[in-house]
Amino acid sequence: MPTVTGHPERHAPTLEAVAEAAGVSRATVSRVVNGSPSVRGAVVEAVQKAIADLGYVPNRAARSLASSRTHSIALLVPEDVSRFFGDPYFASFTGGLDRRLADTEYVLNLVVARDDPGRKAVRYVRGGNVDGAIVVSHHRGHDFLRQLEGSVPIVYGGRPDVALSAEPVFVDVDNEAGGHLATRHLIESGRTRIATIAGPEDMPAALDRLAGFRRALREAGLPDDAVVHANFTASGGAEAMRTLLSRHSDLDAVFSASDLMASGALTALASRGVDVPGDVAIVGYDDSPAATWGEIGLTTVRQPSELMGATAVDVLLRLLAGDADVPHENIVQTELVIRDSA
Amino acid sequence: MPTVTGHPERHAPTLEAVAEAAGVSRATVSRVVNGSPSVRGAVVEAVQKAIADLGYVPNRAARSLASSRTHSIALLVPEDVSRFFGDPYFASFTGGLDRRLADTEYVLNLVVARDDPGRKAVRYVRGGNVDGAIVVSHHRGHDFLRQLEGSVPIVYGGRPDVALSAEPVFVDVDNEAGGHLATRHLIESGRTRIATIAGPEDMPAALDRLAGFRRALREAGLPDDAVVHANFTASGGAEAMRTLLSRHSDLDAVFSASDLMASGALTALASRGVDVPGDVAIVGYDDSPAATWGEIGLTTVRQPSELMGATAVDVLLRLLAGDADVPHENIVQTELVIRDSA
DNA sequence: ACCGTGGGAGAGAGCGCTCTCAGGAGGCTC
DNA sequence: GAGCCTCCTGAGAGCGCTCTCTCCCACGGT
Repeated sequence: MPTVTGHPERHAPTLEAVAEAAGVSRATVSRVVNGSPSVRGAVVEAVQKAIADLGYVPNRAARSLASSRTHSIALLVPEDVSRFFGDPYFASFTGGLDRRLADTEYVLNLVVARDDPGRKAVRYVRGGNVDGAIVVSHHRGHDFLRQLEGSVPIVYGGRPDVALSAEPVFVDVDNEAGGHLATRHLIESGRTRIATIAGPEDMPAALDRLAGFRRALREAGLPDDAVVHANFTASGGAEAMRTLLSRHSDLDAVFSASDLMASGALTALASRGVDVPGDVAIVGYDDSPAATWGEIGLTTVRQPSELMGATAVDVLLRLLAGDADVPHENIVQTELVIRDSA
Repeated sequence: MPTVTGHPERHAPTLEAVAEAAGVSRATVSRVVNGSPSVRGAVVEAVQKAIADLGYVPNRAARSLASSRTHSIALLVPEDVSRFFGDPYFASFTGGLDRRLADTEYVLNLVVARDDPGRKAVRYVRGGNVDGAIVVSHHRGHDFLRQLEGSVPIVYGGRPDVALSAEPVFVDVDNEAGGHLATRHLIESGRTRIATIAGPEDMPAALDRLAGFRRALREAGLPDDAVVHANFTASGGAEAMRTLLSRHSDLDAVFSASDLMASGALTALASRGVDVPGDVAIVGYDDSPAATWGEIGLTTVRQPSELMGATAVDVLLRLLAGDADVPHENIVQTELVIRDSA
């Protein structure tokens, strides 16, 4: 069997080499590489030609050692990776994040803080290994996040429900409004006994959607007591649906706080022979791929999750650039996508 | 609004500082940090105490500049991020990968090569920014992967179907055996008109499963012509199922090359009033969460995707350590998980 | 007593870049 | 035409670590 040891680029050209080829000094090449405006056009061209000829690629390590900027940002996931990425919302958030980052020279480091309660991840972030961090899928009680404060700029995906000493910067969707929007739609289509499959009780986003649900019902003078919590999975949604059916035989509509749970609920309803939307109308949340999996298109609240990812990056880049007046709250709005289920 | 500029750790302690505190030289501290055996026990302890007292964390950039090892490895995804992570198989693969990596000092860089045909990603990997790479979700025709050869050690998740000049190292599941296993199960339970919802025609894994399917049918003397390709999504599966139903009214079993597609197929069958497994039996592939979403538990072929991720890391670490006899083919076996659908 | 021998520690030269500072060449002003 | 700017460019000192080379010292053999 042949040996398979790989070797890094042999003798990758350095700044020095480019400088020599272009007949200028190292400093000038550095200026060109970093887009300094104070280099004569002719020189810029000469340097760029040399760079192209030699196939020069800046050495990240050297650069970051000299500048104490790493040009990498952490995607901090305080959760099991497979669960995180298995959620279409986060998958799409990460997609937006990556796409926005692709134009920059920043690189994404996946930092997972699942079983150690943040120690390793915190040390990594605080250890100056990244310029900034985007924290997603944080739950209430993730207090280790406090240890990140004051180290590097941090942007949260979703408002953090952790006692932080400074006002956190976050991007979030207006979950309360989203829950209200969905529920309002059910009310307006004449439903009167409306239940909800809410998300986990330790997640602010879930609670906000629930609050919106309740507000809409209160405003309409309808009862808001049919609530079951589930864990944002399809099987959880199916089970919650069964619970709701057994508890409230009169229910005619359900607002599910995620499409995945709604798809589970649809399955549960189908197997009970309940017609959707005839007997029971259902509105989901996310506009994820799950919304169109079934035969019945799911009416749902679209969260611009990709946009959120991109926004998180934008905000972080502004912080990194030293922009002083970056808004702390970056709220994106939801919209209703009407399909068949309600 | 307060200014939110973050600052990296002020005056993080350096090797120098630790050396001074411990009363030894920089070199000795370096030895201790890197676990060199040639330092006296007493000295090791003194240094470790100093490290703990000062809260010293090695500077990655400096270390990698000096050693030309970056201690980071790339997770190269030549695909849209959201699609990639939306697939439970990959989500779980990444989970295994991360979990295995957590014990090491390596860090994962997410490198996506979606729209640019590999240029930026290739330059990143070749540019000496990572010590090695794990390439996943590659399709046939991703020839830019050839440009990675000879740069750093690479491990593929799934056998690459690209003309490489050297024998690639990969971990893979025995897809042919998996397809055979599933189909065999259907045959043994007395089904005679068995169709398959196959995966994309440009993915080796999908083709191997199809080959296993065909072999099982051939061995049993049954027809193997009921084949529809779909794209590994639930909606694709639903559509494929409808196509199959219209083409082969006599079919009594389906092997779906992924659970996600199978769940779509189940939905399609349910809406047509076809009883599962009474009228049509169905076997999925992956044993992903999707297998237990519905009311009907999906009989499926379990791929140890997490194990595969972990194995990919193991193999890569061995390559990085210069291990000469690393096997090129690392095949893990599938097993049948029997639930309700077949 | 002499010379090896070898383990353990220090010295010091980089790794490839950034960034401050200094200085040269022109172009202005009066 | 002297003096002063302004605009560009070069020189050179690090950034924090690794790693080779050298040195020191204790020990053993003869």
